[in-house]
Order: sequence, then structure tokens, then C-alpha cells
Amino acid sequence: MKILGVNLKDLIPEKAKQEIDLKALKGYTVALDGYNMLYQFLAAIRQPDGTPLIDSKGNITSHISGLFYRTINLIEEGVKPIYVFDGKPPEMKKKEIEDRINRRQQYAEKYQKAKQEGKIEEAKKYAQASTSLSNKMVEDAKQLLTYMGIPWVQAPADGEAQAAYMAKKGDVYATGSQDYDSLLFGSPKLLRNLAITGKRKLPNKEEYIEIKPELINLNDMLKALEITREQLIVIGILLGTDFNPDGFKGYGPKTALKYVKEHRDPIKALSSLKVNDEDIDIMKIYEYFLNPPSNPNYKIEWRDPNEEKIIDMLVREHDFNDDRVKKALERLKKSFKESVKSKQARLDNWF
DNA sequence: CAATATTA
DNA sequence: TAATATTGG
Repeated sequence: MKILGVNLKDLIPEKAKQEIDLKALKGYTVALDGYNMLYQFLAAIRQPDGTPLIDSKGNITSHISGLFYRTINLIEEGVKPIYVFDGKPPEMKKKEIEDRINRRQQYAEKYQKAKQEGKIEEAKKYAQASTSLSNKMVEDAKQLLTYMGIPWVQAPADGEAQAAYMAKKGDVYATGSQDYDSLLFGSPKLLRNLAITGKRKLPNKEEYIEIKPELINLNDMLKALEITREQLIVIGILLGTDFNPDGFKGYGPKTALKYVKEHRDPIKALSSLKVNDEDIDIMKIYEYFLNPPSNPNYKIEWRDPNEEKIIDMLVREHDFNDDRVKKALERLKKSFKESVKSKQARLDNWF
């Protein structure tokens, strides 16, 4: 799965991350990046040749299937998910969004070609790379979550920024996404690998590795690297963000870290950089990560699942199997009572 | 990805 | 019963 935001992967010190069991999150509330989760479902839930799940009317349903079953499994493990959805992207993201659409279009063409030629594995690879979420799909997800009684929050802009805000405030234990942006936004804890579980095939090998949830602690990270969050944002800008996708030539994790340490003051570090593209304002990007738009007036409310509506949507509208859905609903109701609704749910504690 | 069916 | 393959929509 390609990382779309800032790629901090090689910068995270071993000390700041740990593999955890889903069970370790029992009782905790997490703010999940809705767009990121849906994207992963849509990319992953496909037939060997790349065809997604489709209902009799031709609507893609992979995202709904993934969201439905994965959310129930999380709740069954005692995790309390809240989904956060992106709002309007900032103007400076425009170029990256356009580029993404173009890239996906190219992959979509390659997908069709490979499929026609009967190259199954290649077709799937391109199908996944061409994955794009429509507004309709996001609306589907919001509707299903509402019926399921799972809270979701509309972010004014970046969903990861909103999730980070909620985590900083202490309303949620951690943010959940495959991307690292929420760390720049100041989320104290980031959970990765929450949408994907179990075994994953190693590229080009017939080997499978176990994917486990990964918890990254921002404070531990900053401490180990001996930098501040402000300096981390500068590193992000050097490596490349959604607002300056190419980053700065010659800067990888090592040199970027060295650079911010040498300059100490993040503002001075930024102003010493020469930007070739006049459309890119790195000081504005810095400000955006440091203080992004977020909505303080959200409410987190769990409701009893509306079985009728769920069956209506999944079975009648989208041809899901009646027995399967009902069986999953039973699990949802049962675990709802056990964890989500229990009054004495453990207090989220952090240190 | 997750649920179910098939097999060893 | 547990590991592996297939289907789901």
C-alpha cells in the first residue's frame, strides 16, 4: 500500500514504535482516518484479476463490505472506533490532487490492457494502483456508520488533522491511519495496520508475513531524535508533503535530520531553503501542519445499531447475503453491549 | 479484507 | 480440527 502523505517511515526510531496485539487496545477509543481506511478496503477487496465487489446494478461495494466487517471485528476486540472524514482540501493541495487523478487514470488504462491480455496478476496490481474513492463511496460509508451507530466526525479540512486534534485533547487514545501526517499534526499516538490484518503476501515471493498493528509514540520519537515537533515538520517539508510532493533534492531522512539540528530554529531552517517552484510556500505549509483547521464542536455518540436500515442498505440495495449480514449484526449487537456501551469503560490513560 | 467452503 | 482455497457483491 502506497503511502500518500509525508513518508516518515525511515525516520521512526525503533524506540518509538512497537508491534501490539489488537487486544492491547481493548477499551480504547481511536480516531480512524475514514478516507484512508476506505481506500485500503477498495484497493484490497478484489478478485485475483482486480475486479472489485459489485452489486447487480453495477455499484462497487468493496468499500462497504470492508468497512462493515472490519468495524465489527474491531468492536468485537473491544476497540471503539470513531471515523474521521476529510473536508475541503486546502488550495495548496490542488496540484497534488490533480497529479493523483492523472496517475490513477494511467494505471486504469494499464489495468484494462492487462485484463484484456489475460495477465491476471498484473491486472490486479494496476487495479489497485488505479483505485480512487468517489464522493458517493464516502457518502455510502457515512450512511452505513450512522446506521451501525458508530460515531463519525466531519473534518473542516484534513481528516488527519482533525483526528490529531481529538487525540491531543484526549478524546481518543490514538489516531489510526497508514499515513504519517497525523504525527506532523501533533497526534501523540499513531496506530498503523488497523485496516489490514493477518497475513500479507511479500512482493514477488511466495512468502507470507504477519501484519500486526503498530503503535508510534510521537514524544518517544522526538526524544530519540532529539528534535521538537516544529523541527519534525521541517523534516517533513524537506522530504516532501502533499503540498510539496517532490520535497527538496538531496534530502533523505538522514540529511534532513542533520539539517534541522544544525539550524535549531525551524523558521530559520526554512528560510534558508531555496524554493524553485513559485507556487510552493513552505512557510505556509509549516503553519498548516503546526496549526491546521479543526472542528472543536464534534460529539462522540454511540447508538444502538439500526438493524432494519442496515439490512435495507446492504441486502436490498446492494445484494449482500442476508444470512451473512444478520450473523455479523448479531456479533455487533453482542460486542456493543460488552464494550462500547459499558459505563465503566476503561479511562483512556496515557503518559 | 473477511467469511465461508474445501482439503488434508 | 486446522490449514488452505475460494467466494463475497
